[in-house]
Amino acid sequence: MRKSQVELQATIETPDGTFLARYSERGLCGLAFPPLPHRKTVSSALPEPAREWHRITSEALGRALRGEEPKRLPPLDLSAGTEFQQQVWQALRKIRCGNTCSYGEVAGRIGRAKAIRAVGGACGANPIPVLVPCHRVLAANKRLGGFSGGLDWKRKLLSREQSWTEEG
DNA sequence: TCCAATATTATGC
DNA sequence: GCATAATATTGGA
Repeated sequence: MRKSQVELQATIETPDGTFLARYSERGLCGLAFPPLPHRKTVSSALPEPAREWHRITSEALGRALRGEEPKRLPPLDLSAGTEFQQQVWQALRKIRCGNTCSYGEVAGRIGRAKAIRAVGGACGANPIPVLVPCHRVLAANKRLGGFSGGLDWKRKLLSREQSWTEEG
């Protein structure tokens, strides 16, 4: 697996806190949940291509946090992951808003029906949560599995999409 | 190359 | 519910 080199980073302010987006030459390559480190980069300091991506990312993130499908997405640079992981992430992007998927189903979609455990690992390695809807992946009995940025986020996001309730 | 870890799942108690 | 075995993939020694 190749090492991803981060070119730029900029913050995105949302009602839920300030996110940190990272951009490579190809596009958005990372997204971090709040809380953030003290230092932050201003979006106006970005070069032209990244600045455009950042604008799109901000809007897309804002919509995603509201439980709506982003109207437009910036180019995503997923080259940081292995081929298997990229397949998983592509499968995740196909999950519509308001829908959920089990780890086993995601595994089946990419032709690795038995790679359930590995799918979980790939989701955990997802560098762009929310925009790549890793939070819409649940365990077999529709229970919450885990989440990189904290299980609380997964619960909150699904709740806003009305895809999941505590009751089940 | 081998070993341990994992955001799972199925089974048995 | 909880413990255990089986499974695929990854990363480090």
